[in-house]
Amino acid sequence: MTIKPDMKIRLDEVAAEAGVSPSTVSRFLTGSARVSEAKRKVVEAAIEKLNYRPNTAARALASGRSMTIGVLTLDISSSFYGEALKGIEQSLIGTDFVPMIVSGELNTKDEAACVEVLLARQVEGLIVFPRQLGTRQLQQIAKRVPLVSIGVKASGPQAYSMQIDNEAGGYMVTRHLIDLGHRRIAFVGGTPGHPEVIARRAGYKQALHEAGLKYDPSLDIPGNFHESGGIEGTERLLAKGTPFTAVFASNDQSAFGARLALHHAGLRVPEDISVAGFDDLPHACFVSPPLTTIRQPILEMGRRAGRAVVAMLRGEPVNLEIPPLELIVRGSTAQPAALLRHWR
Amino acid sequence: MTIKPDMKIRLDEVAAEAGVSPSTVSRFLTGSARVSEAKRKVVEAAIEKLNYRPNTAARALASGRSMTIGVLTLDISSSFYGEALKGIEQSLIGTDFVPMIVSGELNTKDEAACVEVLLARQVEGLIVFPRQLGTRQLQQIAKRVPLVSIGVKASGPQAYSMQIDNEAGGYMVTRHLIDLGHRRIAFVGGTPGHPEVIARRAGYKQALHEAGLKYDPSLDIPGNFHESGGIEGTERLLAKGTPFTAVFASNDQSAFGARLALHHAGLRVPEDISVAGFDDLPHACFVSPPLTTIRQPILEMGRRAGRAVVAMLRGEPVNLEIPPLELIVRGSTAQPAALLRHWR
DNA sequence: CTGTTAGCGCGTTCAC
DNA sequence: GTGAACGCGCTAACAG
Repeated sequence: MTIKPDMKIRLDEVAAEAGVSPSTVSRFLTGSARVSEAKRKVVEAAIEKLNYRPNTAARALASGRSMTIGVLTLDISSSFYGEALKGIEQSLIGTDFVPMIVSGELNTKDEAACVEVLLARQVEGLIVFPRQLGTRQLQQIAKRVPLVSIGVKASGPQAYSMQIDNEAGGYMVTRHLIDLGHRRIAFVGGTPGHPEVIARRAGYKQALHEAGLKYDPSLDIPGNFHESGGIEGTERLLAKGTPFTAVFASNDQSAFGARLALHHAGLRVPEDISVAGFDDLPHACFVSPPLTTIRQPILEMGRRAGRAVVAMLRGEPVNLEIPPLELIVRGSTAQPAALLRHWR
Repeated sequence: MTIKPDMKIRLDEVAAEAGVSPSTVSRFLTGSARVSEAKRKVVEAAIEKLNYRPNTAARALASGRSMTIGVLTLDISSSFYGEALKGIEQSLIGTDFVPMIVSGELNTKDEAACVEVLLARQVEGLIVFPRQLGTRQLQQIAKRVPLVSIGVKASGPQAYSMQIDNEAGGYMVTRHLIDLGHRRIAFVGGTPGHPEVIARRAGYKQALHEAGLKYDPSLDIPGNFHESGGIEGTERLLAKGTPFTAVFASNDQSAFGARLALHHAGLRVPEDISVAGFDDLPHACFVSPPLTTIRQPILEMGRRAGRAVVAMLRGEPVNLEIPPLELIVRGSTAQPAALLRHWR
């Protein structure tokens, strides 16, 4: 008999080959009931011989379980989300779940529509990095399927969220700069009004306040969480002529932009100006000089989010601890040695 | 009557609500046959009212079509693959296809297993970025489902591949450095034996040869396609004391590493040493100084790969042109002004 | 422990 | 143009 390894083999063909009933094969596959050693061997052999692979769609339909977990991100190309996705994938190894990732690219209109795409595909759980979706909508979604939100708050019987302590992070960075001797520290914000920016700024202000330094609005400039915002903001800052010796950018991308603007202005980092970011993107340690920043353990967060969803699905207890933020001091920050040299 | 928008509604419930048969609703949904204007309206209203979403699994089982395209990458967290994935997603907008992304994280063992995961999920097409998979295996897979391979060659009735001209890219970079006046150009390789490295090196040699410069093996050092390789390689190069005024790194990540090692050695880029890369990662233009590199239009490649798979699935003609490589000259390369200053 | 019987929700014949 | 009947490949509930 010729074996056609590339043909789609059905479960009942395996059963026929093994001389058992389809249910036995199914039971073997799902482990839903004990199968005698003898039959097990025959079935295994038949599966091997025919190179059988279960049809996931049929399985999902019959069992009501898709074994897939939906993941919603805004931008799959950012290494920030990439790390998170990696963590999620890692957390799913060994489980039978597979992630189904949908990013804003698929449906620019709105995240709710993306969620619907995922839900239509019968995802059993959801991990979301919301931008538009608010707490209320998340709770609503969580009524249909277990959900973990990263960033925006959500809670309920089937809803959890992970939020880092942005304020503490902002405080840590600013405190670090103050400890180095900086007194004029600029803050390059992210998207104005963004809750994370607000929190990070609050930490910045808090550290200034504690050190007896007063908050100077002229050193607080908006950005957009991208390099371009860091560049423009820093250029504007330099143009104003307001003296400063350090820049705390609200995220790493902004910090890279700030660093580039300083470079173009002929200012050295960290000799002339110190620069610090927030996130610790994978390449933050490889730029020159390596960036001082707050490590947001995004890989680990992805892992925990994945584990949490699986736990909910299994009815196991969920404990979604937030991994702590950490200040990573690298070469981009130093004492303000050439104090205000540029501004004289 | 109370509407429960969050309950799973079935097609036949919609039919009942609309007072038509399930088939009519189905026909409306799939567009497989004409439906009278009157019924269409009623059905639309019922769908709207009940907030009905078709069950993708059931649909896949009945029609034999999953409307999903499998994507296999090695490392979802790299911004290089991220861009490609973004392109793929973009290309699928407006089609009813959704990508299902699986990366090496899911199954470190081997790519073939990942492909099986995808195939078991009934993906209708496949886009792969192979690392282990060879041409022969790809052709084999392509017998089961239309396939586009990015990097490794594959061809056949259902198999296409996109390969950039690595040699031309290597030539362009080297030529650029030579034109600037460089004579001692180091080559920091990627993973030894990797076909892309070999091709890029060939271009490098070709350019040297054309310029009447002889290839110096002591300037050709291995790397690993990561920043670490660039760092170590460059450090070793500096330790050897062999003079050079420029570094051509086989990819951007290696270039960043090289740049960092130079930074640590107190060498300035580009004043002392020029650095060029290959890939044009999204952040290559935001490092300081911005990196001269070869733009690999990875986003566009992702788009074309996606379009090609869809075209195959629709029986439309596929034309998978390779977008051209482009030399992007930025601030990391310059004339060797301070010629060999360091080496005196 | 095993085989038999029913569906899962939908698309798709086939008649009307 | 429309409805009724059947089946996609598998799991689950039922007997034995």
